[in-house]
Amino acid sequence: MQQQSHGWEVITGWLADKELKPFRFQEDAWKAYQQGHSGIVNAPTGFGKTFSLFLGALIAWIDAHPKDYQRKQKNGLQLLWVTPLRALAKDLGRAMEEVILELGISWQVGIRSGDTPLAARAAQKKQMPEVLIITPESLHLLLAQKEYPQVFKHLQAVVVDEWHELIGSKRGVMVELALSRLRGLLTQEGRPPLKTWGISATIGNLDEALEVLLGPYHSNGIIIRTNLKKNIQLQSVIPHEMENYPWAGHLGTKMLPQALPIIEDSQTTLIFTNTRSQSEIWYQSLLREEPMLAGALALHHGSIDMELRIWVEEALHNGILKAVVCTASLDLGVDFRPVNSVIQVGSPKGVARLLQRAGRSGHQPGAVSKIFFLPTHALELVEAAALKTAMEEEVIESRMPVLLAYDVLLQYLMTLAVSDGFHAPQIFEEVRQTYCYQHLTEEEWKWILSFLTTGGDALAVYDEFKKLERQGDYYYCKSRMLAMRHRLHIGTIVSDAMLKVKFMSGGYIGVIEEGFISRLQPGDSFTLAGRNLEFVLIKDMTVLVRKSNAKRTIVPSYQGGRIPLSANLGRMLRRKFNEALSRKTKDPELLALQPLFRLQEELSHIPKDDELLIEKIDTKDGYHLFVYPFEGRLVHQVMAALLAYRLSRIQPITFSIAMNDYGFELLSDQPVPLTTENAKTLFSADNLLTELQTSVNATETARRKFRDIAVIAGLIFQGYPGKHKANRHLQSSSSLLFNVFSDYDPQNLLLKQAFNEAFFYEMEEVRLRETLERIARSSIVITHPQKLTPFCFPIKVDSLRDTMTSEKLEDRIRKLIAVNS
DNA sequence: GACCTGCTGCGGTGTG
Repeated sequence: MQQQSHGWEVITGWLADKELKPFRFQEDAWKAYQQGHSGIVNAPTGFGKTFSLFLGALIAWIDAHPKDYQRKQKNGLQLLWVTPLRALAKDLGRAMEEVILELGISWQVGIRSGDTPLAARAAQKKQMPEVLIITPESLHLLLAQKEYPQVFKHLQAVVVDEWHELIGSKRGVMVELALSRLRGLLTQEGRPPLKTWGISATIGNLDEALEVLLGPYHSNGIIIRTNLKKNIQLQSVIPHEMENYPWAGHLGTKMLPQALPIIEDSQTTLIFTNTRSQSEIWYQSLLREEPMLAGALALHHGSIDMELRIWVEEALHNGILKAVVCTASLDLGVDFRPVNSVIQVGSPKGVARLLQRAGRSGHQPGAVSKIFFLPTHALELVEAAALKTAMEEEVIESRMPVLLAYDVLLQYLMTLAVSDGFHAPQIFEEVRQTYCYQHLTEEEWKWILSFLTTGGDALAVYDEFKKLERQGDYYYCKSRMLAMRHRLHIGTIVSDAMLKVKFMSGGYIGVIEEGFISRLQPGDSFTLAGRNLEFVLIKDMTVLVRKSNAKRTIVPSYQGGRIPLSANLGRMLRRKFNEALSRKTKDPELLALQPLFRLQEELSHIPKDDELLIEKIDTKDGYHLFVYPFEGRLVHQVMAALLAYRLSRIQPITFSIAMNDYGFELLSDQPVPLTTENAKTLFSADNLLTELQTSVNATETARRKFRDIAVIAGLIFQGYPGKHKANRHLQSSSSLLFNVFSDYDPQNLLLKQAFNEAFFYEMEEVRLRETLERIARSSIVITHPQKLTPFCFPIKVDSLRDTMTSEKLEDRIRKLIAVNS
């Protein structure tokens, strides 16, 4: 047995006094920290991952200062605690302060983020606390300060909280870059290596998450997991009248009466919905159905004013609310102890998201997390059965790290340039130590430096794009105006322009999209934050409203992201259909769906997981072709376009396209030339990339992606805070840049990135290829139902339509030939 | 005949 250290004794003694018995994995984490390792701690929520690492830091501190660890003195910044949410910082800070106070350790905790008061930030400038809780953005703001290395002179460790949340995004890249600089600083100054720890929920690629955190060349990284399992129960709420349950739809308000008993039986319930408008509708409908809930029911989503949201969070904490209807805005965060049940309305689209939400209830070790699943249409019950099995088998999604994000790199270099300037060879080395930029070539690096100094081939004539000056290997930003503008723009979250909504009498309610309000006339009523509001006028980019007594109001919809069904869930879903008609199935969801399955089998077929079902149906609308890969709407959208293109090469034919997460439809006014003989060829993965480029309008998708890239890279100034430029301006200037680069600087890396992102994120190219390969191994079943089937109905209902005509295609092909010859 | 779509997250005009 290894001799325990002094710090170890102090901490275990303190815990024993409080009658707290640490988990084995917590002790493992302390030990690993103390021994100078870096790594990731992985355990279910509510098991004290955070606590264990913080205690590890304290043990290390006591060990280093055994005699005077309690002496009041200023020690400088020792520990950086990175969190993705400002809201987490406050709670965490409070908890840490408590421990420090009780142990009498000479440490102070500070918070650094946009919502810390100016005075606190000014004080930090003079004297940093020993522990600083910070967001990735604020960390980069620290790097943008003059003489920033001073700040980190005593830094020993960085802990990244909720690393699974950051890893798949450009915010994660910001963390990678900041870590590379901090490691570089410590090495330059000959100090012991930086300890880096991540705290993560379970994801499919935890090993990769470790590599991203520590860089691909790390050697001392370890993953500390617990074998303790969280007990999670998923219970589907089966519609009382299955026969009348809709085949399509997404709101699920039909199930509302069956949600009420759950709410009544629990102390506090969180009701998760998929969209903001859906949460508004549920809130209103619940109050209508059960007026007794007035005052005990609240609403929480991303477009509701921060102050109102904070009020709801506090009220939840204090246990005065019976239920809260919310979106993903309450996925993470504050430890809502009083929550004892969770209702998920509609598909969560992925296993990880379901686990995350279930974990909001029973948030202590040993407690059971219970989540009720409320289907919004019949087939969603199959998803519920699939989710249950996926949870049992722990099939959890991976979060793919972002690679070669040139925009974030440009921003980072500008950050370093406006502080002390940077030594290019040194920074190049550091940057290449990160996972994101490990394959950055010297050529690309040169392009990036020259882009920052000259504006590149296309923008060389405009002075405002000559941002940096070069002296030997050093690069600086001398312009104070550019430096100030840059500090205002640090970060990778690019939001759409939203208008604030405010009562005439004062008081903010939330935000709303420009496009929505432009369709309203003064006097019209709409709903926001659960209130009925009458639109009065727009003044200074603010929508002024008064209370409305109107019976009918419009619920605004927002142009949000569209999360596709995850690959894991899709796979599980296909598997579930194997059991659909089997007498052996025990899943209550599948049993309830028997009548629907029988109808589907009678009219058409239920595909097994090694089959691809295609339905050909003729109606007065035309000739329909329905295909069911169950791979999420993004893959379906591209597959539909690809198939339409390939069919149109057999004979000129025009299609309209519709899709959902289960499948897609091609509709034409002439018979579709797809047969048992040519089906496999039509779904082949051969020539995928070339045919994708002709069938899908990749340029348009890339153009949309380019907008965010241009903002992050600092090419578009979004205006000063408070005086937001209208979205139109943003859109047009980014579109202009896109054109200019396409015409005069086709080698532009940002342009290349836009296309990469379009293929990777908007078309899920990798998943598409895998799907086509799977289809090649499957048998294709073509049926000819006499009328619409339960499977195709939801797609038919989907209003989103793309049209593509072979005429247009011919034009494109002609152009292509002209360019080539 | 069956249908009201589309999440979250951060930063903040300044050094004598």
